[in-house]
Amino acid sequence: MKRDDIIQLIERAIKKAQKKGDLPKFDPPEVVLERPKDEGHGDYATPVCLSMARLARMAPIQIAEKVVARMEHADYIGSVEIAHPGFININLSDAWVAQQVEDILEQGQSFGHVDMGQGRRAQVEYISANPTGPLPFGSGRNAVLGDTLANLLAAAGWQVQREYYVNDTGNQMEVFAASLYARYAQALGHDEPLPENGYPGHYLVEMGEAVATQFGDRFLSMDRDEALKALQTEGLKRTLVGIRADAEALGIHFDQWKSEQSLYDDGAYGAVFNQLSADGWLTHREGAIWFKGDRESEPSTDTEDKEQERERQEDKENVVVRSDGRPTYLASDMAYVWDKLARRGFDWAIYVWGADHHGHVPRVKAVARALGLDADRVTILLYQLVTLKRGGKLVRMGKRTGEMITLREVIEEIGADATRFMLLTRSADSQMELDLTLAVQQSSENPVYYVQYGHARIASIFRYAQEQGVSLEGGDVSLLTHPAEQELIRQMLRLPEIVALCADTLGSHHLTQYAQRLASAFHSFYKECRVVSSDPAHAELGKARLKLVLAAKTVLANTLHLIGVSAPESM
RNA sequence: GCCCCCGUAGCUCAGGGGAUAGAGCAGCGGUUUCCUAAACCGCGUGUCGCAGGUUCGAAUCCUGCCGGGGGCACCA
Repeated sequence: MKRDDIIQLIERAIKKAQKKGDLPKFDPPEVVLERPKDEGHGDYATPVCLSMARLARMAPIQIAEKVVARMEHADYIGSVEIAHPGFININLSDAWVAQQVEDILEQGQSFGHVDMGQGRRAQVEYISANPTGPLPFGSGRNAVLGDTLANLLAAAGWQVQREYYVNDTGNQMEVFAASLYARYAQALGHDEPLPENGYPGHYLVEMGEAVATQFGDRFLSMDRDEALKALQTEGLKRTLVGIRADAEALGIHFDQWKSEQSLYDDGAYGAVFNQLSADGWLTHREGAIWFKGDRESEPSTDTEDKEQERERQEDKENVVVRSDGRPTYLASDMAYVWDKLARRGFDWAIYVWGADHHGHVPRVKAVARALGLDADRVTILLYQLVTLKRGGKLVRMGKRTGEMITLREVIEEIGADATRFMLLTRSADSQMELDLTLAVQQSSENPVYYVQYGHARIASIFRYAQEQGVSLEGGDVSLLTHPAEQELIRQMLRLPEIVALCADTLGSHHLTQYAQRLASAFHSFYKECRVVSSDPAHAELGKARLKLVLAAKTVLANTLHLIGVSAPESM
């Protein structure tokens, strides 16, 4: 990325100016290089001279003059300007920019990739909704954030594993089995009531019927506990088939479906329990076993930052094993975090959780620390919940209420591409409101189509070019000097920076913002610059422009693929 | 009571401590003798919730308050 080169260029200039005595000696601050909001301020700008003013005891403008005077010449720099009150504004050279078209074409699908991960292994675990029914719409945000983040980290040089954590044990599974039992018995004509707190959803009625059709009254004739166990297994199998299909409807494919129960079966839980017990992190009280997250004997370290300290202090004791001997979800989480970091050795474990689980974040980190693992290797990405409305009226969500909007319903109403894009345009920190009525109405005006349309238009240009017998062979990209051409290339060149920004902040929404800006630059170009023309005088420029739009098509496609939506050849 | 997120244009929301706070939608007006009008071009004074503080510089960081949402189980 040229961005990094420019930062180094400025850093060297500052050091050189100090060495030569233009500037006094002091530890130079970090060079922040930003993309100015105002295009008139260049492609890049740095306020570094402003922050050096006090250290140097000089006016920022004068510092900037000294620094700029010591900057080495580079072919990619067009102009360097000093602006009040002391900014250094840097423009890329038009010739260099034009030349990048060849570079983008050469990089093809890998254009936009950066090497931040350096091959380290990251796991993104997302959705992980309880396997008790179809994915609710609320899981859609989780799905899209997690999947896009996985795409982004892969593009940022991480080796990424995508995982769905299957909560196939615990309370909710028992309720699920009991609910299925009731629906199954009902399907066979028995008067079996749905248990209290049972799942009222219609999908279980259907599942009960399907099970009855396949197995007859087999489960009614066996011992009830045995039947519940068998129905839990059977129901889980069916639910997972549905969830897998729901995820695939959004283009999501997991590398692994990790069973919670397996953590108990394969000894992970036992090992973790023994270690924590031996190290004094567990205590017995009131017949239960508790995890002490705030053990006094653990001194705060100098390296512990405020946030960590607060996390540690706030974390109270939590039950790991109930007085009846059954483990809680925390027991599973302990085994799971160990499984991720220690046993499977991921360098970075990312969990995607709804904000309603934010209280558990300190817990998981505390467990990691108690196990002697670096809690910084755990990142929990929280997203605020989506409020669903229909015609301005609030739609209550949740599996226990009758009215539950499924992710599948929304996808069928507004399409997978629009669903993904829409859920991705807002920052995860922002709670969003979605009116289904409005979303259906507006789906045809969804910005995703604006971006896809750009891709389709380019495909169309190539179809026409072929018809006219025009090719890009021998095109000379140095002819690309028109402002609209330059602007388009400059936008294309930003993709690696956007990927880096997203990977750095885990904020995938920058990607959709960028996609729209990129498409906008293309559409403007398209309006102003003819690509394929019958005018013979236009032939050379036409070849160059064909190269340009092919590069633009590549960048649009790469961006769309990161977002996880299709890049259509026609619309 | 404690904890987390949000409060920016009519609506939905961007805004990585910097220069005149932006986009989409909605609204008004204009653009098509050859590559898709799902497009392009033009039109925007908003107490950046309020009050302090830090800083050369705050929508952005800190503190308090107000408002909205969520969480504080031997549920997950």
